Amino acid sequence: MLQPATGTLTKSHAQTVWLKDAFVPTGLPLDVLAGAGTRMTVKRGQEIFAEGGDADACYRLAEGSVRLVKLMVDGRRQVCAFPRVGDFLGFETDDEHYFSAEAISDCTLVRYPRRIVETLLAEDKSFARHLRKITARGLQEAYQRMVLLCHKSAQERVAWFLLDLADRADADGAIHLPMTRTDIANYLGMAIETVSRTLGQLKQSGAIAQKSLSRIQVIDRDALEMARGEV
Amino acid sequence: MLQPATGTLTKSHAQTVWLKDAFVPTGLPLDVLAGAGTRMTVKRGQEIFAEGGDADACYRLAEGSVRLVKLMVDGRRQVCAFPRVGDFLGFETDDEHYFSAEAISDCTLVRYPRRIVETLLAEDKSFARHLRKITARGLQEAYQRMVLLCHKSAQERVAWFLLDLADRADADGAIHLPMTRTDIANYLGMAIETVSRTLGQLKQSGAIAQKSLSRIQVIDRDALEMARGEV
DNA sequence: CGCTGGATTGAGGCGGTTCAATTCGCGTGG
DNA sequence: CCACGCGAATTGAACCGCCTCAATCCAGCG
Repeated sequence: MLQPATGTLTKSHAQTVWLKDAFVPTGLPLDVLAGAGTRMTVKRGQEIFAEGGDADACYRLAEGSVRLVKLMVDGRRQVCAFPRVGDFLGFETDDEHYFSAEAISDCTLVRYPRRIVETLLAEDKSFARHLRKITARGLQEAYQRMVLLCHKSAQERVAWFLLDLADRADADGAIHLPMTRTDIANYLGMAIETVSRTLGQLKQSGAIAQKSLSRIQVIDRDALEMARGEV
Repeated sequence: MLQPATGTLTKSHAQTVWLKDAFVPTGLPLDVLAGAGTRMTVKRGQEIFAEGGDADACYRLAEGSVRLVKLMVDGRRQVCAFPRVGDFLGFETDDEHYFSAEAISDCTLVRYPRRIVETLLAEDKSFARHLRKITARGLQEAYQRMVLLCHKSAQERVAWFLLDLADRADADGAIHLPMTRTDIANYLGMAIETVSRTLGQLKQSGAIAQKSLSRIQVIDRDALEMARGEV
């Protein structure tokens, strides 16, 4: 039943079934998507879709890590989100994407043509409602992040970031940070040096330990939640 | 049929026609809403709906000013948006509102029971698409504001705020600020004193003039756009 | 006229930025 | 296998913008 092969753009019923089993428990509204998607792989650093580009498809992240980026006219970039495995990308959109998605590690996605999604939206009421919920949640997270960016200190931001990633931790409980410090800094609205210093403080206080540059072990979760402050 | 608790609530065909004439040019998807809404008035300072409350209805702002607020567990508040006349409130939501809406001046709204909107969503494809666009725009604005809160100085924030409100200006071209400085400061993620000082700087530089506490005249729009910096 | 809440103005301190210098991590090639 | 090199991360020091605290001003109103 499981077909986790890595391959270039292929379309097969078996693979969409795999997707269904992996992410879509039978009976959920997303069932209707099974069979509609095309599996694709993207290399680290490559663009999945571009801001301003035609939103002719949306994607589901099956494996790997991605950043959503908004460009500014002066050339600077704003990292808006790090979607997690299972998330939809580029659905909550108008006729064109208003942010771009870039792979920060090799990753696999399932691509759904917009036309098909639109059809399903019209046909399947519960599917439509489910996607509306997803979008609402996106907006909710955005509002939450506004609070963070408006009122939180460096410690609170970094602690919040780590705890947000904690549930993506791998087997031995270590948090994996696939993104660079630059990305983190940009995402949290602070300088890269401050991110580094703050991680150092958390390390020194015994809340976390660093197994490698991109792997962080939570030692004292309570302390980390304390550092995060109230949400 | 429906008799809500707060405010004067009347339902009349004439008024919905007025609504239709005022905001919904014939032929647009929102036409289907005509006749479905109930007109209501809310006094300044009153709550329209509460965060965490049952999202049994959504609203359309017909007249007056409103702020959207998110509460934090430590009691602090985050002003997330100042919707403009014609905007939908509380639609981009799950089963319960994840922010509250408060009137900052006496205002009139049209209330649409969620049940009716859901029905229309299922029946009318173009209406559904229109509401999806509205939601997408909300998310887009939220992302834009993240950029602002992450990378912008006090001057840039205030200038951005004024220019954002400039198209709501009244007849003689003056911008009306119905919200308090405290609200503005909270919304822009800065201290109230800094808002005041920054307005003073813009006034001294000749970009704006103050006709009264809540009325600001744009003198040099180019200078103001310069102060806003790149978006 | 005095009261009250919001807005303004001033002085001082702190957190985070900026700039600069190392150090670290890791792939590459000798 | 180790030396090398480059980009990323860390560390240090000085600076600056915004916040905080406190005093004062102002408008609206009984």
